[in-house]
Amino acid sequence: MDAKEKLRIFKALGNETRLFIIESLMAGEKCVCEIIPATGRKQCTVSLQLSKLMNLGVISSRREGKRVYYKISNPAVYKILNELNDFNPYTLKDGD
Amino acid sequence: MDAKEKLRIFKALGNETRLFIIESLMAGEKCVCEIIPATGRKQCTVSLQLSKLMNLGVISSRREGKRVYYKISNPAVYKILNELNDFNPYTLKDGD
DNA sequence: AATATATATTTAAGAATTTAAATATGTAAA
DNA sequence: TTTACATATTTAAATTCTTAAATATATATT
Repeated sequence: MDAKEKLRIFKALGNETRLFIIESLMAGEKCVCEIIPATGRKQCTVSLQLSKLMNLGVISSRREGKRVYYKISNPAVYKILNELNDFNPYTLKDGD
Repeated sequence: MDAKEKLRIFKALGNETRLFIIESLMAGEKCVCEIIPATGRKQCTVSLQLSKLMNLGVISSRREGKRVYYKISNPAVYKILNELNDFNPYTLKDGD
């Protein structure tokens, strides 16, 4: 992966609202109405950050009636967060 | 790892100058005079971003005479970049 | 068609960040 | 102890980012 793409990922995750959004999507696809309370931000704020995450290429969306569902579309993002979630520097496997 | 610490790591890596610095340190400890050309930025800019990376807890330093050497001190940072460097969504091992 | 609900967009104000110039500090060598 | 070299700090200007209010759009229901 080249530096440009890495930078895009780190910028996507380097804001509290966006990180909350992504963390909430780690459990799977969610509609905006579920994402909002996970962030503690206003609807317009969440919507704007969702559009930034779309532009950064880390999530995708699908409409179902009135609801819009988002999910993580970038496997690298998913992998990074999964690893940090159970990261413990004292229990690393060989090679890690 | 908690959200605060993740955010610190992503903020550290979410700037082009800082990402260039960290990438150059992936090969091992380097003095400032070696880091500067790897970034394409002025000395004062690199020095300021190095101090930010110190404050964010992802690098450490040691002086040797006139030179100051920096290295990555955060194993999670090291791990993330290592994985992204050889990340290919089509050749993932089982479980990834 | 009118209304309600869910989400998106525009906008404005404030906050935070980035860069580089100027300058300061620490170390070694002459 | 003066000078040169390596790095750090302060400062200022410009840019970027973030939030939320106001408003708009899309869909479903009545």
